[in-house]
Amino acid sequence: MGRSPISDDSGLKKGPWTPDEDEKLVNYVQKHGHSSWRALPKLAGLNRCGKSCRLRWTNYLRPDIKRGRFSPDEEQTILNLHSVLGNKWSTIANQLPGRTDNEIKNFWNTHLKKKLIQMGFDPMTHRPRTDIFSGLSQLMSLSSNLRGFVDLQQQFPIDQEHTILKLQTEMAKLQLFQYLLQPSSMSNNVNPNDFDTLSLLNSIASFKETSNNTTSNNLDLGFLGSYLQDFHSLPSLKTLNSNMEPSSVFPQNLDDNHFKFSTQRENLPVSPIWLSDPSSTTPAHVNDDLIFNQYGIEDVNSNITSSSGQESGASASAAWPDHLLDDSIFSDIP
DNA sequence: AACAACGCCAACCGCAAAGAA
DNA sequence: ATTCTTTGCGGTTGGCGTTGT
Repeated sequence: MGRSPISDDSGLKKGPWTPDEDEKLVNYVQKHGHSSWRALPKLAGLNRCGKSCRLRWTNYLRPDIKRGRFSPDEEQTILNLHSVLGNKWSTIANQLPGRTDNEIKNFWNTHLKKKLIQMGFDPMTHRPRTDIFSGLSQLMSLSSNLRGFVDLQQQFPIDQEHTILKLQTEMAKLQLFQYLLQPSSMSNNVNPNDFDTLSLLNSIASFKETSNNTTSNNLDLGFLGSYLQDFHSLPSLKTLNSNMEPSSVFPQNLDDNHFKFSTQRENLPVSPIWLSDPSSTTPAHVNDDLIFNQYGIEDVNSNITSSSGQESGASASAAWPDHLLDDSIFSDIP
């Protein structure tokens, strides 16, 4: 690991440190301290520049360095601080005793950053990535256009309809997931994007109600599974969403293969969103406890019969029109 | 078994800030 | 006030180890 042992123009050694060099440096610093890094190498008998000695000491040889894997708590602290401070590694390191800025920086670049990206978050802003979800208004417009197109095609049904429904469904899935993850969605301030998302979902839900076509546009929940697996390994994300209002999401189990949840913010009622996973080998709702626990809304979850398949959750069921509970809507898109 | 691709992380580089002369 | 030196910081590199083909 590290660099090959080379020397610079001044003849000073560069690259990986040998155990012998480490010993010399440690012995010297323990006896004399490091008042002058520039003078230290010569005094310690090292053919290194002062900067190299300082780096080796602060990042590796210091006795208070904690080595090994980052704990979940440390990971969470890094995420929290990074969301506020950005790449201020030294400041972040000050809050993690025994960890160096270099170590935290490496951990961020090799693990946390990738995880956030994988989750659809911008690693710099800790917000859902705008490159993926940008132009939601345009998507809405597109959706509306597609909807109009579908309405038109209903009179003259063609195969394209399913394609369009699929497209709408995929869009809704992404946006719904974004909505659930979005920290701002847990505050009282309504983010314009929320309206967009909810409107789109409403659009789909109302389409279900008005459409004479028996084809369902249920949302395949299988996609959540992979995200959830990531959540398990990234418990720190809990804090990103810990402010979610318990009343924001109303989940409701229907049977072993389906569950649904609706959303409501203040006085803004939202049509139910249907979620099903009839094709997945793993019933999507198996993880519903985890889903909602991850978002810190255990209060809501406690109202749910998580695996019995029975309906539960009084606050949720009250919002559901009876005609939408018809099992026929759970047929999947061909 | 051999090779390629990828992940990891120690160490380097260059710039900026702080301190000393 | 200016210049020089030292230290701190964040970005990047490159080589080893691991995993995949």
